Amino acid sequence: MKIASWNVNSIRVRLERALAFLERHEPDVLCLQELKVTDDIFPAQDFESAGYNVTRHGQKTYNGVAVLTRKAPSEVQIGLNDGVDDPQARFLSVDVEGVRVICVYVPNGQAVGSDKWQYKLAWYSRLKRHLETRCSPDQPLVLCGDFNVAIDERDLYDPAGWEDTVLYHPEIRETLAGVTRWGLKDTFRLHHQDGGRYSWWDYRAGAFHKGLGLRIDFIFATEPLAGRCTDASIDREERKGKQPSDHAPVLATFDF
DNA sequence: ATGGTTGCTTAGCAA
Repeated sequence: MKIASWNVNSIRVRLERALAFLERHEPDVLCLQELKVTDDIFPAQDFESAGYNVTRHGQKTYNGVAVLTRKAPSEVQIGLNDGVDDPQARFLSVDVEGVRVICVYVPNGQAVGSDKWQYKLAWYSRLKRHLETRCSPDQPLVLCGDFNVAIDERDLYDPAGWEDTVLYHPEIRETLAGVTRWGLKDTFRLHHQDGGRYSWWDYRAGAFHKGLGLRIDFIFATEPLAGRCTDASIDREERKGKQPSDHAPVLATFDF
């Protein structure tokens, strides 16, 4: 089973790229983030014609997540449904081919100490609670998406320079570590130990061209799946050419 | 260089 995850930064602008990506990689699952469309505008027909089932959770202008699956999904959960009144579309969970696939677009946080930063911390806390109360580290499960955190110094070009920002502040790194300690492995690190392998580059100042990026998009897997992960990669080719997203897709393959 | 770019929506925000 091949699983991919991609923050497309507007599905309308990236539709042709997304369809070409499906043709090139033929993933069994593709998790998408930052759709920036309501569900009625989401181009479901195009993906269905390409052979995928569409589960989406969108909203106007901001956020939005979707999971495309070759096989029909079950146990669809749209939103965290934890009693918190939250209009932001950032969470989707489906079961497909015996695997629980959770697609997330974690809040960016804007600035350390801001209201959005508090929301980011609280959102991570809600995600952790979801795993603890509704999932098991012993079940086959992947948690994919844009986590808006770099894990360690290998995941960004200037760790000292990023230390006090929302993407690398010690508190948010510990917060993500608290989630993964539940029982999740970073599939990319199972196969690559080197630094300088990034999934996001700022649109500004030619960051991609200069190699100035961060790795903030991950496919985490529970032990039953991590033990069967045969490959993981970042498709940085997708950051090149006309009208790229600022994120590259990440992929993981499992032997079953 | 307190800069720079992109997308949504239409001047300002979010990333």
